Amino acid sequence: MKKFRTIDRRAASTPTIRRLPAYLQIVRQAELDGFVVISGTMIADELELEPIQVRKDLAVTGIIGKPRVGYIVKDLIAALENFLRWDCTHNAVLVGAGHLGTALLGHTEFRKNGLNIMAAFDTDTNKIGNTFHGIAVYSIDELEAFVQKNAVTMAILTVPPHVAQDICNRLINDGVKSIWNFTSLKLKVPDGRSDVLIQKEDLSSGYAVLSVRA
Amino acid sequence: MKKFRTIDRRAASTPTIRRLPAYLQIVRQAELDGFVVISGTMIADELELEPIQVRKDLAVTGIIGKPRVGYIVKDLIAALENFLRWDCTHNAVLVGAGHLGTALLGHTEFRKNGLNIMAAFDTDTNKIGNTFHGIAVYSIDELEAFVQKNAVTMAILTVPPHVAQDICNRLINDGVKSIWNFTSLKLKVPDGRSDVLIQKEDLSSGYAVLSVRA
DNA sequence: TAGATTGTTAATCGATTAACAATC
DNA sequence: TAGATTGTTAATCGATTAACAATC
Repeated sequence: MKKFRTIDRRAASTPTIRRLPAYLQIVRQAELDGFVVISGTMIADELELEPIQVRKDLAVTGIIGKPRVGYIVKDLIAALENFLRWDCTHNAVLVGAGHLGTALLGHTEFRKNGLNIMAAFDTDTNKIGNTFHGIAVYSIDELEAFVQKNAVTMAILTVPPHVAQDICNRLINDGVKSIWNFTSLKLKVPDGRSDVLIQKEDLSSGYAVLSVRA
Repeated sequence: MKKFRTIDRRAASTPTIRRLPAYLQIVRQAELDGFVVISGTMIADELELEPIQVRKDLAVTGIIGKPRVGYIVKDLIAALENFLRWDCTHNAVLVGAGHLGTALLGHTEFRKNGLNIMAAFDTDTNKIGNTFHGIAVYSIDELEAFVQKNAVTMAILTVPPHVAQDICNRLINDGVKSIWNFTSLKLKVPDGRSDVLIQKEDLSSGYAVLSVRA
């Protein structure tokens, strides 16, 4: 009996990808609660989505459900984690140990999902040498050497906007392949580097929705 | 000469609303740089968007541009701020002064956009009585009284997920109209309270996109 | 069995993009 | 003037939703 279809990550739309973590969280909780199977309808109820949307989304992970029953919880968790590539370790650095940066260092949930923040970097001598939530802060001068030595593929950027593009370029030069950009600046990828992905995280857009629609 | 059209906030799509803060940021910077006019094409270049998308988006704010020239910077800032309701004060409380909560308290940009975080609330006696970035932390027992007394309309939720729904219900009861939900739990609005808006902010969805597409 | 659920195929909806006249 | 830009109307694209047969 087949449990999984082959998956094609490029076939998944961005809205679908963005919903998957919420599904995973619910299914993990269901496992803790002792559920062996879970239906798309249940997940949809929990998230106030349409069941058909949940089924369509889950299909991209390659999971095969059982009509009348739903999905086997263990298999669904595995399918989601595998699709998201959250079942392997992503070596990352965080640059900019300010308010937001240190908050992210303390966000233990990321680690459960394969995000291994190995070190933080800053220019502030008061911060350098300290550890925040078990993660050491180094001088930004050591960034290049660290990234190259430790096969770092991901970087979290929480620096002031005026230095963001420079840091970004350096990270790309050193081999970083994906950058999670929390600065307010839209970063440009150097020409011809289509192997690099930058994801912008923008808190003010959520506030805008709240403010306009309220 | 007409400068503004009438605006209809319900006519604006959510993707459009989410892009407006980025436009505002660029136009504000243009003002600092001494520009008197700015074209949609310039804004599009900066954000790597299509000019037609920028023009369509800006149209919802009621701004009227000049063919061949662009938009008058001062007017465009006013139109964006007005449309976003960022030109008036939104009295808010923050509940849950943990890592993320205190980082948000330190995010001074929000204040420039009308978000007035008047106080923070927590259960941790080590935090109660302290101030973070000028904002006092009170016992969560004082939440109700504070919200009612100070005409608080907005709440930022950075509490652990297992208490989130309870706090949410209490806030709604006390008159809060919009809730910015940073917890991992999807909050339910009590039946019949369609006057309340909850905006979920989900960091893991950005990480998912980065991880899948990289 | 009856009924709930999956997964596929088709229809709908809405956002983005294109085309182009009007403008300065 | 020539050319860049706006704003409107139409076309396209892609995501969501609906319909329904297959399944247990």
